Amino acid sequence: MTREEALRRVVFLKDAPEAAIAALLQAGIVQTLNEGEFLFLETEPSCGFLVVLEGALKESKTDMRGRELILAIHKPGASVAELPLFDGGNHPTQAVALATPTRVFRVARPAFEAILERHPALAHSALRALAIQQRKLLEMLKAQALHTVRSRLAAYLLAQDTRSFTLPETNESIAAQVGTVREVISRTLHQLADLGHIVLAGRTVTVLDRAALEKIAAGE
Amino acid sequence: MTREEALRRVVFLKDAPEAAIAALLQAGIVQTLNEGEFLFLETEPSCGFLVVLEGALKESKTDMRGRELILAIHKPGASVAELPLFDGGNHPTQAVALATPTRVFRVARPAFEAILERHPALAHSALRALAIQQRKLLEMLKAQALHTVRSRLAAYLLAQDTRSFTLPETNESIAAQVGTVREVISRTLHQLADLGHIVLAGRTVTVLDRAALEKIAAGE
DNA sequence: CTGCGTCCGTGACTTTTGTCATAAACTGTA
DNA sequence: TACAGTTTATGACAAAAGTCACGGACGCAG
Repeated sequence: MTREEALRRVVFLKDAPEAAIAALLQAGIVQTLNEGEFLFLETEPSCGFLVVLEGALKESKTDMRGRELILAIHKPGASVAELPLFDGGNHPTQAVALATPTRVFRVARPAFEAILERHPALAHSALRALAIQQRKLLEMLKAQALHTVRSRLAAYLLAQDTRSFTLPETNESIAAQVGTVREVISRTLHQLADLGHIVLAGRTVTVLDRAALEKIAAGE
Repeated sequence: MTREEALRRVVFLKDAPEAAIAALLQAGIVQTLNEGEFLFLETEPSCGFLVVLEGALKESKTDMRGRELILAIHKPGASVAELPLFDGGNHPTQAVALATPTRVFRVARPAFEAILERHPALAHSALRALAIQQRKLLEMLKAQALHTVRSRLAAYLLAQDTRSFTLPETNESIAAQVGTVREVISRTLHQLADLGHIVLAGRTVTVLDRAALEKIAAGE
């Protein structure tokens, strides 16, 4: 994906003026990471405006005892870590490359601020983008606080929105997104199969009873 | 609290131009609620820019089985429900008055949008405010996913930040903020007392070992 | 003082999650 | 094909959280 294509896909640049996009393209550089390399760590200061061009970035928070909570997996065309960019604070999460190579476009914060200043429309769409992102967080929070693992896993499966698919990640990674541990994912998956809602063939899942899954995902 | 005082306290109006504040004051009305009355419900469309003037508002999400998750309790000077205001979507939460009377200042969304348009600096500080709010959500999410009830309750106690205080809410309400149920709050409170970290005398809590609580709050 | 509604504390369970240990399956590569 | 490294599956537990039921404390209006 070229830098320009990627920028045009970013949510809050959708209806941005040409001049703003051009300015960003001007002001940024491309950085390449290998799988396992960190783009930034928690508590570091903002490393600017970031857009994934190729590969993938895992954004997560880690517990003292080593358990991880994955907040998002960013694919090409996604912008990452807007928070420290906008409020000037430190990174609340860490980000690591999931593929080799992972290429990222970056505009240093001062330069980004200047461009934001010059194009008020940008702030407007950034607001909308942040708000949308915050809705996702609210949903995750509700699910964590009020729903069971089974419910959250059902939601995860539904999010793949094909009737039949191969699990795209390891149980370990699914667990970190759903907020539990490896073993529980394994068991809950088999449990859903026993209930007759899905068929499990190796790593292939076929949804038999979408309605039932939806009911479970909504809180049983 | 007068309307003007309240507006000046709102986070993202801190360094707003006089003209913008004046325009908002012009455009808004005051609404009065009694305890238990809803200001808005989940899935309703935005009811505009809202600032609490007097009393308090509880913002929460509710589960199908009736369990509640309290996201915030807004006191005078707080603005409420910025999300639907900025992205045009529906309310992701519901809000109910906790006191009689609860007075709220409100500017309808179209009028607010127009003012936002005319004062680009507003969008800028709104961005900062949203970002800060999002950090809180991230912390809550991490605590829900990775910490125990004991840990979250410890954090709740520490947030009162006096050594000795009377629990300001019922166990029911604390439970809804911490993400559990009444009984567990009662037990965990007594458990913390048994461990010698706090003293419980009726509804009065005295923190004996702040360091220990902090360790627990950080994830044991 | 009495009665009523709300809240708190607790015992006795049940269910859900998490932990540990071990075995089997799978993958890429020499 | 054989091997090392990952990833799954699962039994056996342990711990954490949630449910139910009931008694009692507290505050307040009559």
